[in-house]
Amino acid sequence: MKLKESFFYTIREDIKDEESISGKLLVKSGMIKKTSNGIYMYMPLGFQVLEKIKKIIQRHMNATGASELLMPSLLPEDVYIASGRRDTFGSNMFTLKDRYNRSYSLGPTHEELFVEAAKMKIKSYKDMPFNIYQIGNKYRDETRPRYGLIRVREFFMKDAYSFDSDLESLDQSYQKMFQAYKQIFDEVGIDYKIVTADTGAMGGLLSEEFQAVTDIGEDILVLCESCGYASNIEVSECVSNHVETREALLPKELIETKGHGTVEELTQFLKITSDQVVKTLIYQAEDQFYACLLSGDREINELKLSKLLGVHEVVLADPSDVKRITGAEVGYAGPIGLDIPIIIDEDILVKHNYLVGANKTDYHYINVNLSDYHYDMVADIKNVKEKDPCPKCGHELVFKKGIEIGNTFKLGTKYSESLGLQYLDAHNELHPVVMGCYGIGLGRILAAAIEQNHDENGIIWPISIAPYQVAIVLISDQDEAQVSVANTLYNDLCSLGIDVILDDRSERPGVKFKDMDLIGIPIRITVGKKVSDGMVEWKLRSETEFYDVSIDEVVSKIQNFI
RNA sequence: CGGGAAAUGGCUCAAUUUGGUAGAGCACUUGGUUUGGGACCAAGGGGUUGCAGGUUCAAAUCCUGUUUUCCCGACCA
Repeated sequence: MKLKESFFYTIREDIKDEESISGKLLVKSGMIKKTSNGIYMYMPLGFQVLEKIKKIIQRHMNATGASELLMPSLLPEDVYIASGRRDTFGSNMFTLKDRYNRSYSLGPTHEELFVEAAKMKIKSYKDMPFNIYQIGNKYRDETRPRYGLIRVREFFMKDAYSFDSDLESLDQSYQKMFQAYKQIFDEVGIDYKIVTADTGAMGGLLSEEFQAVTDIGEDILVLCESCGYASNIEVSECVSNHVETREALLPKELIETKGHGTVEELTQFLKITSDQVVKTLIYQAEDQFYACLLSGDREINELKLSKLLGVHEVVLADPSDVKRITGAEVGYAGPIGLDIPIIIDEDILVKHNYLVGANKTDYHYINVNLSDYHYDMVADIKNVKEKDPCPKCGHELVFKKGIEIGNTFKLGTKYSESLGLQYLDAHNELHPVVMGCYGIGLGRILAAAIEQNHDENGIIWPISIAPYQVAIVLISDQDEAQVSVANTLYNDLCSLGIDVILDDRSERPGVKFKDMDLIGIPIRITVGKKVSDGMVEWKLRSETEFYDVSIDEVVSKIQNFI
């Protein structure tokens, strides 16, 4: 690309509309532009990066034998009703009516359609296994789009689906995808972790996430550096290491705690530690209310709770409901005398003499023990904390934040059963097909790569996904010798299939250097005064040093580097 | 959906408190001087201040409503 006659622009000022580093840099460097909340245009440079990522994914997917196809984005709403997912997605799904008042959705994911496609081929066990995939748009009406390309409402996703006759065969198909995913993320140059996760709206048997490690990640990764245990906090098992030291059980006592409803206020007011407090959270699951007891130094894990109760979601009860159920303002709920089901966290079993709400505004009980109240269930309903013991080996756990850039699922027969995808086995009996599905967010790779690779001057692209591998900076477009050397070099590199930018604009050198730094081109060749000595200058974006290279050698040096 | 902030030439912001002809820097156009890390001088063009009402002799400024964007939270493959 020659800049002088291209659609190329950068922005000098800071970007007001974006907070994340990747969002700011992507907009500043002219790669994307926001159209509306959570929806972006990909400008030529951003599109180029997207294409690079796409090609890497296609190459690795095709190498596994998967076949690429393309699905529509506009789908009749009926397909989601049939699979039972219309309700699962709820208002996260964009819906619209056509001129005959029929309902359509913009596809948030495509399991249903891929099942329909698979029906065209699958009749017998001999028709499997196979894997089909697409790279296309997904639409999700997120409650809160944010962080530039990381959480958006329209995005590019590679989604693949495997079809097998049994679980053993699924294991093999799954492993093939899993290995391909590792190769893809290694090649795009992202620092990532693989964690076990919840199967969520997909349903199924197993979910593993590929998480790019960055500070702005929305997921918490729970890692053990000793045994390699890695899981998303939403499903991380807690192994209690709570040791009770106050042995003698004391009789409970009502105390006044006026205006101190939160754990933090209570610990300051009474000069106690947060693990001496047991908090009582009132949750609503469908139409039933539950009281959940857990140590004051712990967070509840709503996913664990909803799985325990066998419901799709749980929500913290409304303050008015809390008041009706407990007879007290929020902050003073406790288990004593409460007549809704009570769920206690495992830790509570070994705790002695703790503080709970008295179900009376401005009062708590101290020295409460298990014998003081009834409970209905005991379960692990809390999040792990950093330094908790690893559930596998007992070593201290470490937390990191991650952006989910890929996810692999063993779906099992969930969709084939609800949508009637069956095959005949060797004994002429019908069985549901066993499926897997595998997603990669292309825009998130782009954003995560920037979050992990940038400096104060801009983006530092990994060379595998850089929009261009080489930038030739022509210092003076008035100097015939420089122009000639730059053009020759440009043509030579182009004919070798190398992606190269020639900055032939009539700008001052400083402007060109700043721009090439901002857009993050890995190799910079400066064509300036030294062409009269047969030299040009070599500099890598990731390093500060630069040095002269003879014009004759520069092409082979670039080839070797790439 | 709850809480907070904001919306003024293409971009970043000022003027709003205390109502009185809408301003700067960057960008752009023209001319000149420059030319290895976002140049300088001069002369220009470009805004019915998000939208809709209201108060007033007079509204960017005050009031009401509304839309959009950002942040925190809830939500979320």
